[in-house]
Amino acid sequence: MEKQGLDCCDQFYVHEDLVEKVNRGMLEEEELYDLAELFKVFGDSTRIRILFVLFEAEVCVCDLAEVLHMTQSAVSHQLRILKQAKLVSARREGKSVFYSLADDHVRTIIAQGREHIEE
Amino acid sequence: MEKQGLDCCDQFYVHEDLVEKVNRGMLEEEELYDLAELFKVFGDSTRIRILFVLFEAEVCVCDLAEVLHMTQSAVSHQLRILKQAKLVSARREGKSVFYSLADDHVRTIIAQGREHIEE
DNA sequence: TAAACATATGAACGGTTATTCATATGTTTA
DNA sequence: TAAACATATGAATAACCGTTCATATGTTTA
Repeated sequence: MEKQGLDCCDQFYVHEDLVEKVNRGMLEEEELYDLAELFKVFGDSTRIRILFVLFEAEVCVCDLAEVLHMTQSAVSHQLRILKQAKLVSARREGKSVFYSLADDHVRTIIAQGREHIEE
Repeated sequence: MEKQGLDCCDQFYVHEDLVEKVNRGMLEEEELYDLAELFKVFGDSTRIRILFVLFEAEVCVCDLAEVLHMTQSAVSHQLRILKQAKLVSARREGKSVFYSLADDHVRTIIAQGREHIEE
């Protein structure tokens, strides 16, 4: 059997099959990047805590700061990141700005994550 | 109406309700940390690309390196992180080590992420 | 309009992380 | 057993990120 495709580790598998399959299934560079960016947002315990508060209610910034024992500035910076990722949305009411979950993917993704680590 | 609970932004909501709800729903510090750690692993496009290859087949390290145009060392470092997070598992066969997806949470989590960004 | 309040933001600092390079470990084969 | 091959790993470097501090923006009220 002639070795084909990849020039490494003397396997007799037809590597070209793999290359083709991978190229077919692989995301575009941009979507790959966006996907990583999205998960980065979940990759910080402060932001996850914020999301857990928003699981319960629509909450204004200063209440978030109080409940989580964080400074208003730190919360605001993190909310900006969550908002850019479209995980939360904001609504102004007078002086306050109320934040809430943007959609249910947040719940699903976090639920799946919990399932994984609780094995 | 007497203001209760949190001492900020003159809302008349009963903040104690929120505090109680949050404390009830909030994860333990350790689980919160583990969850963030898990998502951090997804938060890198190199690791996502590795996972996408493993969606197609069980693959050895040097083939991963070839397919993804990365050095063997870089791939190996990332595989260690994926393995620590129990997202992939390894099987030695002679000189080669073959990696595969550890379970289906990987697929689900990435699928949910894709759904979110494709809105 | 001025003061007070709630939120947003830019800059800076310290800590984290992905890659590279050199090298070590583990396995097969001559 | 020595050489060749496949993989793993420690150290170093550069880039990135979360918090803090100071301050700006936006809104209400006196």
